[in-house]
Amino acid sequence: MSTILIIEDEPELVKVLRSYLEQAGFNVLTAYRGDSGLSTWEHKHPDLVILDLNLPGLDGLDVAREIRRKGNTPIIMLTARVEEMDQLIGLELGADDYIPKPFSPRVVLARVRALLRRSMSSPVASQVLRVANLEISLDAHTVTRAGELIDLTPTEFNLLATLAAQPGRAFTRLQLLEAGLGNAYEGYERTIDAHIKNLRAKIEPDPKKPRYIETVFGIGYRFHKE
Amino acid sequence: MSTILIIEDEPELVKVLRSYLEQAGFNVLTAYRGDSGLSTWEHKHPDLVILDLNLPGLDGLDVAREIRRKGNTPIIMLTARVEEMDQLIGLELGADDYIPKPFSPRVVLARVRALLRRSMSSPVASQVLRVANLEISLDAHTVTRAGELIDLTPTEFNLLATLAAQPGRAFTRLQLLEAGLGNAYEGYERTIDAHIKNLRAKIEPDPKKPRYIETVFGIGYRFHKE
DNA sequence: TAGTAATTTAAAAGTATGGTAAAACAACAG
DNA sequence: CTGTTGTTTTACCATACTTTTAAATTACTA
Repeated sequence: MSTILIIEDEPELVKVLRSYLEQAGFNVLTAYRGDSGLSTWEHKHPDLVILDLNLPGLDGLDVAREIRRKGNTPIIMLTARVEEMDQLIGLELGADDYIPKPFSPRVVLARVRALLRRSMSSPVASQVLRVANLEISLDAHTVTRAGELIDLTPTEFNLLATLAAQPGRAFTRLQLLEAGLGNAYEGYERTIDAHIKNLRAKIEPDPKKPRYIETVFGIGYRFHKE
Repeated sequence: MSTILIIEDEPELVKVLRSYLEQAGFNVLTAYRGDSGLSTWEHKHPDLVILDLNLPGLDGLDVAREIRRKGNTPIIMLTARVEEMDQLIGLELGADDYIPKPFSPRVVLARVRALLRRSMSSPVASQVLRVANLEISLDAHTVTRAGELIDLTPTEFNLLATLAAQPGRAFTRLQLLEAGLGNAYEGYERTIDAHIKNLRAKIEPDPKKPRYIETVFGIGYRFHKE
């Protein structure tokens, strides 16, 4: 059962959300301050975070940034008004979804489910990722470049799907181990390097000068954005 | 005559819809819970599903997702209010049409007709699958290649029908066990391999180099697309 | 330039698939 | 009810393919 962390300072709102989510079978954690929320997040590893923008202690933006820096827990951001939401989206701070107040708890529930579905079931819910001139079909488990089918091993496919699902975002080797191989925290981090090399050999026009899969020195790898 | 499955927990609503649809000459099935609705769908193969969002047993969203995962029956989603509908459309969960409550049964009837018209004319909903030079008749339980009748066992037929219904999509062995044999999560996954081998022997021109049923290493099998 | 970090290589270890064949099971006719 | 027939499941092995590892090389950063 999935655990959801609500970071929100209006007790009334928390109460309603908690009730809806628990009724839907979720395990709910709450925090009323940004800093305590962050600390809860670090200790409990929830599957999803519902985060208010305005918070005492530590601003919601900072909380989101921190969570993004240290992990990739899906974040739903609650914002005061629609206009504010538009601004935030422009900031690309990494929340996965935005819901403007006022909202119905059912909408929140629907978004929570959608988001969990996306992040739970392998890389992404969408059927086909189109990045650069690559077409990655998650259903068919195929990758084509300019109509040409590229043959990938399962691990290569998972890695590519993970990276390409969020172009521009840098993944650590540990994250990639977990996403691509399932077995995080065991095994040799440098294994990823070998897979990346093989992947590059297959998808890069010039593997010596990678255009799609970029190296982030000291961190890991990133799929080229745009 | 088309069969329509209504999954809705308000008996009053079901009664009205049923009466309208039957008067219009449709064959109507009903379920009052999400889980039982899904099971009915699996066993009766209706031509269209009218699905309420809020359901006991299994949420409408989950039902829709399951139906989408296993097939492509057209879905009309009933939602509580217009705003909720807008939110749902954003989620791209795969319903084909949305109708906000309250609605008049006549509107529903009109949408049902429109949707059926659309999906009937599309080749997927047809009772006969034509892929490659194979003709798979779901009604007759027969397969012919270039006019030649091919004799398949029930399991082989189910497997082929499942794979061929969605060419290009990769199925795991577990999915095939469930789809083809009905009994998922019990029995030996490699059983599928044996059936696939037998199937290939019957339908492939050169079973050593399968053209129709492709192996997806590490995943399962896929029917060749195009 | 020294010290890390990343890439490459190649070989070893590990897994998945395909084919064969036999056992278990189910349906059916006598 | 029993034997026959055909189907489904399982087991095993050989082969093919994938992943991991370690070591040598190259590249990057301060």
